[in-house]
Amino acid sequence: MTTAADSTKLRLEPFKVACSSCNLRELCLPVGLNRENLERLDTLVETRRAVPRGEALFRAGESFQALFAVRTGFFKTCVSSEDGRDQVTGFQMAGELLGLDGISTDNHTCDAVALEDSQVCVIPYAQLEGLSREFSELQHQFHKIMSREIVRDHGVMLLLGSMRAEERLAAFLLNLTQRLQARGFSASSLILRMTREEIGSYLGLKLETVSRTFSKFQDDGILDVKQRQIRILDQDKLQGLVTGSAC
Amino acid sequence: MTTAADSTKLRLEPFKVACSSCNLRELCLPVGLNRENLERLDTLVETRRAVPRGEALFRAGESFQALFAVRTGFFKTCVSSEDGRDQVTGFQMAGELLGLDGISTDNHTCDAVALEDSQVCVIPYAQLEGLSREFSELQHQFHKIMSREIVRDHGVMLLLGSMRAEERLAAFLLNLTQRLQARGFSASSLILRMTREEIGSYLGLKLETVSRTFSKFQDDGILDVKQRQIRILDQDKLQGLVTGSAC
DNA sequence: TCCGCGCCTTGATTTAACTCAATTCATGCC
DNA sequence: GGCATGAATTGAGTTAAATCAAGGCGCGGA
Repeated sequence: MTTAADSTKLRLEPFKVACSSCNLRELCLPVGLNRENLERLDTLVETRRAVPRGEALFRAGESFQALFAVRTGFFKTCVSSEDGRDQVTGFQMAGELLGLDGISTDNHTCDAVALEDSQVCVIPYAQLEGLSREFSELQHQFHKIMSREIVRDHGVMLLLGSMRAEERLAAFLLNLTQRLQARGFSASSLILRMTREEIGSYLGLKLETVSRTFSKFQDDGILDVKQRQIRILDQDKLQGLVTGSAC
Repeated sequence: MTTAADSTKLRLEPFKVACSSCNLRELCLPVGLNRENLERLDTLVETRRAVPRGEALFRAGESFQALFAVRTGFFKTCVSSEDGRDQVTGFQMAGELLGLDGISTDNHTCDAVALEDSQVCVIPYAQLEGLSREFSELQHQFHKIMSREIVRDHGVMLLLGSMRAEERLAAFLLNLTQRLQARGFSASSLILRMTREEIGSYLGLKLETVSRTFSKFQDDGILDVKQRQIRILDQDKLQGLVTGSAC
């Protein structure tokens, strides 16, 4: 159990942070920047923050000061309604940005919780706006990232609004493996960082339905499921479930 | 029936367009700009385009060149999956921006279709980026608009992922009336611009369910429903359905 | 005025997912 | 090593919404 003070305190790392030497620069904010501009970005991103598993990077209602880029680890974001309903709105892995929702009102509107011990780079937002007025490549990349988030959200709406349980889980797994593959991991084997309940919340399903659907995929020879360790045995069938070609 | 050529052709209006004298400037991109900056924005937004009811302002796959601000009328945006499933992702009214999804890949990723005869202001995107490097108020306002779209999308995910049919329709109606009220319309009386099927697509329900839920609200004395003419008789009960206080 | 066509409503029935409940499994801690 | 504890699985029964089907309403055009 950790205290609230723990979770809000900045944890500064002693070593120098540098986008220019970061192996995530092709996936993260620096995409498209040349060497000179990369070094200017280095002046912006000065600190890292460690977030232990289970703790919040930020919570809805807190004042928005900075964006965060996932350096290592894994996060979920979730919104809550007035009456306490919870909805996981996304899972974020290395190179992905957290906190974009906070720009609209200068307050965070969702919680970002680490699902494993994680590190994030802190991107002070006011400075990011300043620097992106100075060079258009950074400005453009930042706009692309925001727009991509909007497109991603529309995809989730499509999933929640019109897909059945099997299709939702298949789409979820394919999306995860694609993103993991872009980061150099296997396309067919993964370890889930989240519980069945968190998957269910994201997909608009109950945890039992998620579990049953995993079992069904196993029976059908599509997956090998051992708790959170997943191996994809039949990528085509999984893809077929999403695109509807396997009716 | 209109041809594809009709729907892609730009319709330029002869009269001068000016944000600085637009009565929507407190709801639209110009929020927060002083007179001088407003006039600089006028140089950007030079043309309007008329979109007749039923026609598309843009379609998924078309190249992205400009954002559009709804001047008059009403739009829906919808995404489609590979296998032809359709999902309405939003409804846009005066002062709201269309096309933000196009920034991510330089191609539109959804269709924007007018639900009544409409007019939009054309905001060439490259020029918007240029101008927002020149003054931070415009930059900041634009970022806020994108962020607000992300927050809105998260709200829709919550709705689709965890609410029941009655709650969804109640939330939808309250959202619509709030936005109409901000534009000077009645908070309790509205005319729906979309079909039951489009509402259903947006809310993740079938049109029959939408219709039945309208009828139930009528029976419960919450609404007066005459086809697309809706009168809200009991705002509190409607609100209670969303916040869960009326279980 | 009447007809035709979308759009909407309503009823009967089915079903996918939820709920409730009972085990089982994995993990970390005494 | 054994025993809590949280997570996951599985089964049985229920239900909200989908599906299938039949009419009704309202508006525009002949």
